[in-house]
Amino acid sequence: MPFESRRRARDEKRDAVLRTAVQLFLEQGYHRATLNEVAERLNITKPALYNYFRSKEEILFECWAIGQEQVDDFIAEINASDDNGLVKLRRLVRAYAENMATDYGASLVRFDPRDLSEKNSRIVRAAKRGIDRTFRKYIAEGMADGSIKPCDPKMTAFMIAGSLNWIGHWFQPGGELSAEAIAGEFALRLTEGLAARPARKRAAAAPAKRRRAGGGSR
Amino acid sequence: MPFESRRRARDEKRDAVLRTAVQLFLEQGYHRATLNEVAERLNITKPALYNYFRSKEEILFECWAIGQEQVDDFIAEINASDDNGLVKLRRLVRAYAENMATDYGASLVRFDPRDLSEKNSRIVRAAKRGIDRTFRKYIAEGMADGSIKPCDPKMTAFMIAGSLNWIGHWFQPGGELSAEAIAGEFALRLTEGLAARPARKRAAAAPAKRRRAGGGSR
Amino acid sequence: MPFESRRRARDEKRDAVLRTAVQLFLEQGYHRATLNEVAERLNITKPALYNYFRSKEEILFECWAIGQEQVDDFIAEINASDDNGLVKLRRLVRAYAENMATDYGASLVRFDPRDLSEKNSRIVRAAKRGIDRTFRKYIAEGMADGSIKPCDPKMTAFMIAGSLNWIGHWFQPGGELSAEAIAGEFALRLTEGLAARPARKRAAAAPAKRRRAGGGSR
Amino acid sequence: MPFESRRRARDEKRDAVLRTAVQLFLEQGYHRATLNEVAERLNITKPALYNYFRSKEEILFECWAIGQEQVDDFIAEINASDDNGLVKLRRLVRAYAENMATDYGASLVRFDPRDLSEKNSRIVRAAKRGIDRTFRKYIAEGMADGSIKPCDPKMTAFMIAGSLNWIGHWFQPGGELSAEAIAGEFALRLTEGLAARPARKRAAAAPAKRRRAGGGSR
DNA sequence: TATGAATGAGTATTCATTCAT
DNA sequence: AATGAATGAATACTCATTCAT
Repeated sequence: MPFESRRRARDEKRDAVLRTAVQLFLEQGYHRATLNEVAERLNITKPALYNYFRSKEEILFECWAIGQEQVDDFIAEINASDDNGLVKLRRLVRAYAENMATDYGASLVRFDPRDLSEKNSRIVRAAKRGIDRTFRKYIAEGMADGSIKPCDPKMTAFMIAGSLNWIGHWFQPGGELSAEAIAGEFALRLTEGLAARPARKRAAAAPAKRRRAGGGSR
Repeated sequence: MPFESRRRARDEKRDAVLRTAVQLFLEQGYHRATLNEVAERLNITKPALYNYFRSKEEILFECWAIGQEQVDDFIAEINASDDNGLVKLRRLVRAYAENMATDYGASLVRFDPRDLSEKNSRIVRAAKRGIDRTFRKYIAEGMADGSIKPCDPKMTAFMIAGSLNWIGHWFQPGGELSAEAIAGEFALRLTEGLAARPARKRAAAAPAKRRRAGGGSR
Repeated sequence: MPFESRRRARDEKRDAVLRTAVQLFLEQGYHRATLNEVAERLNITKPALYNYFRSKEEILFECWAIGQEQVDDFIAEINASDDNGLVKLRRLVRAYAENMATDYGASLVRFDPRDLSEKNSRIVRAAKRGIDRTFRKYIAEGMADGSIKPCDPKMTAFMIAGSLNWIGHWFQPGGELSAEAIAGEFALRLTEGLAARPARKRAAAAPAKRRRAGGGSR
Repeated sequence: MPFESRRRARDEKRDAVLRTAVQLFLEQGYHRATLNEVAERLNITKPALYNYFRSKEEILFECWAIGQEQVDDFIAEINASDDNGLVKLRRLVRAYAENMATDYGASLVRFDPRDLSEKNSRIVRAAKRGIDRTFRKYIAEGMADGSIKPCDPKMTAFMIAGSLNWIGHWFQPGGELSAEAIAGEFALRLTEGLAARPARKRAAAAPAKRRRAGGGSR
């Protein structure tokens, strides 16, 4: 019992350190942010941080890892569905956009992998490639299943990812645009140009509805 | 004459410093890059750099300024034209994309304004807002002149700018995609969804509109 | 009874700490060795060490003290005998050599008194002087009782002590030379040059003396 | 010209740093000595030291290297001679003893190789083995050429080296014993017990003299 | 008695910047 | 215009020690 609660307390403090650190790193940039200030904001001393992390770099990496885990989660969920390529892409865009509006999500694009150790840097770069591949895969799937019209998957993925990543730079929590609104709008607009034209003159209702679901934004 | 040539030689050296610096800053990041290494690559000594610049920060700012000047130039040129909003936007996208594929262009989005002095930081942020306004202005103009269909200028500008800025992160000079090809493709794809249906044969309203909205721009 | 057993258990643990510490200090050097590692090797935690010792320095001092006690013991024993100076010296060399082959013995010469508090440092230095005095005393006694031939006690003591102390640096428990063998050999060789010519056949004075001085001791 | 003098000034300052450092390291021990104090004694600032050395460890290594170089030098000189084993050994003892009375010489035995980087530590350990081998070699040579009577070269070398190394711990420059006196006495005493007994009853003068030169200490 | 957590003091190192030459 | 040398400010990290539980 004391062990479990100890452990929980410890994990909570660790999380608190990460939350504080990610905010500070985003605010001031990794290099300008000092562990002293992280500690000050937590009302502890600098060496206390070393109870939870081995180095500043490890903190940076953990921040990134949390954001990446969230991405991995929703990608796994989307992969598990049997939606067509266009729908998968749309779901990815929405989820990614929402993630970009969080601290940990933004850290995915605003932290510099070169600040990490070689080992961790490799992990990060591999994960980034993985995300890129997912975008391209959904686009390719969509072209294969007819939900997306022919295009260059690589460059299209870059365009979409660029728009999304940019959110991590301009989004402000208290601003006039909510994360959900942005995510919805991005999901709609970034994919509307890709939707294959519905087969003309389809009288039936249900299929039409489906079309709307798939290409409804136009 | 000797004065002029002196001055020219000086300017050339200054430019050489900037070219070396911008490359190094992009390669390693501003904080990891040392003036020592800049000097080494130029086969001069570190204090020699101070003949041309007052500080490391000034070098950073000058790199940014060169990229910004290029942007200002082509924006001025586009502004001076009497193209409609859509065409202006397309021209902006193309020019901006090409610029992103250069070192100085990439520095616009890969350098962190917080590394600058307060004064210079303000200049940079103002310029960034100016670019954003330009995107929105062209979109608004397009909506006004009928070349662009109704949309939210702010978010649309963010999407386009994000795609473009991202180029500065992934473009590699020797890669399979040339800057021109990328610029062409981006100018096409990033605006096709925005183009208002051409004025011809306006009779068939509703159905046509539907179709066009989906794939009409291409 | 429970009090006594408590106390005994405590002392045993204290000893275990010292045994572990002296090994680690010898292995890695006092400064590189951390109390954390001492604790780890004992499967306890660092603060637990403070139940037995007030500081790292006290541990160091206690290690030294154990080694010194052993030296004091055999010196007392030799002092109590009525051997002549040469024999006393030989016994001292043997005992000292054997002691040098133990962890606590080696700590006498491999630990740096300057790592101790001023108070303890003085104790250590006094003890070292005491050992030195003992060597000189035996030599002087030997010269007085005719068992040792004339020499400079001070420098002779330094030579012998140096050879002996060096054992603490090169001796390895599992090596080809056993502590006993080393001690025996050292006791023999380090004193053979000092032995006065045996009293027999004193007739042939000059030439004999000459010869003996050279190789006479063996 | 300015280049040469610059270089010389630089080397002199480097040497001054080493002289100050070796003294301080000997006085206080490597770990207790701070670069700050080294700098203070030189009336410069700590970072200025980094103009001459890359790290504290490098300073330590350089101190050792100077002492080692002196040893290498006189070993090379002795090796080059055609003296018999006993004479070589005696010359080695004398030179080594004198070296031990210098700061750099003492640093050979009072600095801990474990404070060095793995690379430098290996160099040091190799050099130490080399010295040991030299002692044993001279002893073996002496036994082969008849100047040294049979003994165990390994243990004999340890005894002699121990006496010599100990000088580095107790010698004090201003003390009553001069380095030369010590070296002379050590050369005599540490080898007298090893000299092979001259062939008995040698009438002839010259050979006898020779004997004296070789084994004269007995 | 033992522990997890926290602390404070201390140190090597880096690097932009300046200065005398 | 250029350089070698020097500086000062700043920061991550270590570890013995303490304290509340």
